[in-house]
Amino acid sequence: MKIVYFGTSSFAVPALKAVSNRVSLVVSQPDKPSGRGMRLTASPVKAAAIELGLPVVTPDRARNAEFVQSIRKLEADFLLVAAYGQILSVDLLESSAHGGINLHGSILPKYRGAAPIQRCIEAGDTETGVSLMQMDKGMDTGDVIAIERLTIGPDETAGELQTRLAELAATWTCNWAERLATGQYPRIPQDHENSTHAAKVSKADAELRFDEPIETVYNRFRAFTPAPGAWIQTKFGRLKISKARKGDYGPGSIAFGGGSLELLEVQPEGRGRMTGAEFFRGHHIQTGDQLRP
RNA sequence: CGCGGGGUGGAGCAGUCCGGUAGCUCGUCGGGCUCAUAACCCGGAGGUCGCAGGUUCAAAUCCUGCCCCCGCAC
Repeated sequence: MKIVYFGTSSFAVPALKAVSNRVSLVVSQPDKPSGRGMRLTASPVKAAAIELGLPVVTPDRARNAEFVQSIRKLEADFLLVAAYGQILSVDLLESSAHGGINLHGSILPKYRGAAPIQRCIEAGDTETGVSLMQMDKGMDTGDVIAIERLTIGPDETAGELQTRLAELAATWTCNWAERLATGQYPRIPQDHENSTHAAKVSKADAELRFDEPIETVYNRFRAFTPAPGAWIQTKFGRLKISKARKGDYGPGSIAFGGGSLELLEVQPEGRGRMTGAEFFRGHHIQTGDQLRP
């Protein structure tokens, strides 16, 4: 069996490892400048592929005719796609025997698009899953092959959920691989009427605001932890909140509408991580003090 | 060479611009008070002020180089 694996973010790493012995080529996004100093950094999938000793290519545009031709020549059984980050053209999808099979981190047709895991937590959902889908020209609109469900914990963060979903996707894909290669599998059209879209996450989405209800704040905190990281604008500057829980009003907590968030680990601008208690102590903050600018 | 902040007793911070005996809150140790306490009172220990040079009578503070940490942006 020959698989061409398309993936970029860490969500796609476990599945790649699970089927690596059947992968003949890994396709990922080009290295991009990132981090302090803007150094070129390989994507998690590219890094994993190198570690596994698999060949990797990182085309700027996967729809490029030459690139599509090079994939066609591999005569793969199917393209396995997970969090790749580029739309695959129809030409490209048709370059293998059974087209593109996508692993998507939601129960389709809900949360199509870039950030399904974060958006479902932000919305306060209690259930999510992984969809295995036959790709078509639209964005996550293809026929569904199968869906595996998962319950979201009340205190689970996006990072924790992504890890569980990625592992679920990995073992499950491994089980499906043989069948996918035969082309004999279910194709259930999505209920397009009831689809929703999970927009890309921006830093601004992760800002917690003092006047919002605690439920909203807590969902948002969970949705954007650890990346890009929930934060709140205080009179001491931005305060990144890396660990927190819903708590009573009291020492070490910030009050929101109808409840409060107990700060367990924070990071002020230009400082290292510290406990909420340390932050309060260092700034001589006492119960009842205002943190808003 | 993307922009910027920071490294001061165990923790978090002030002091640095305008050099001159190292300060605050907490913790810790000893003692006191109390039925009792993460309470209160008294007292103590603990710091080569990131590293290396330089300027100076004198450097946490000014100058130069280096190391480490972090925020933004991407």
